[in-house]
Amino acid sequence: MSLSFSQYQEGSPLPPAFYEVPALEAAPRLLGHTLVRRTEDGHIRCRIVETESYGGIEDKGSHAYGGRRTARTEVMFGEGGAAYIYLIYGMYHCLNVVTGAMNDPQAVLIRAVEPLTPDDEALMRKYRNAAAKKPVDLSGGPGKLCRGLRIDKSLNGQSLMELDGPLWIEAGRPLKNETIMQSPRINIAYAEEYAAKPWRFFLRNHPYVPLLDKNMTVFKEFGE
DNA sequence: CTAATGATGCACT
DNA sequence: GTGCATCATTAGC
Repeated sequence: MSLSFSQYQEGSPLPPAFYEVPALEAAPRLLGHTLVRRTEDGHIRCRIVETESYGGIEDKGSHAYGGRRTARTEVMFGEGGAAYIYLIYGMYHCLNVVTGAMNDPQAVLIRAVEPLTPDDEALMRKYRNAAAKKPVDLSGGPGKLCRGLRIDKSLNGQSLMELDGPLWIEAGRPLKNETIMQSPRINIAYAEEYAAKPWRFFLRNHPYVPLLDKNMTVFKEFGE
């Protein structure tokens, strides 16, 4: 692997080089990094703990399958490092990280995050008008985390590499004594032979990750 | 289990 | 342009 999981200085925005790879490489590497949202009430920082790869025009699970280039999918065809945000089921938003080169539509869906501090959690609870009892109810799910971070389509196309922009990703603490698992992606039965590809990645036994899958396998283990 | 809720993409005129 | 099935989900029975 050309890029290690820990070569970035904690707290600095992930640079363009991080995003210049296929989604399948970026998806597991995003785990442990920090998603930061600037709001009028202050910054919210949270750790990325679950992702899914949607890569290339051959992936039948991807919005860009077959090269579908429309108003919605346009940002997927741009350079890596931007946010691709769309509305799903008429009421929820999903946040994706665009990766890869220009004209190669690759994206990583952010499926679950964990607030870093009680203050971060408090702001997320404020934006979710829902009484989340368990951690997974707060931000374990793509729609939930977007609501908690006040992310909607107005941020579509925004760069994720600008420190103190509305939304960015900075390097987190390197993974230690944790294991990355992989399993098939969620709710893409329509993707035929691509539905079973193990392109979902998440931290093992993490309280903010829902939907354990019996088909999950170990992707990578991190020691001391 | 299923309703909610609206943008999207595609077939067809 | 119009019609309409579909959906990378969630909350509440």
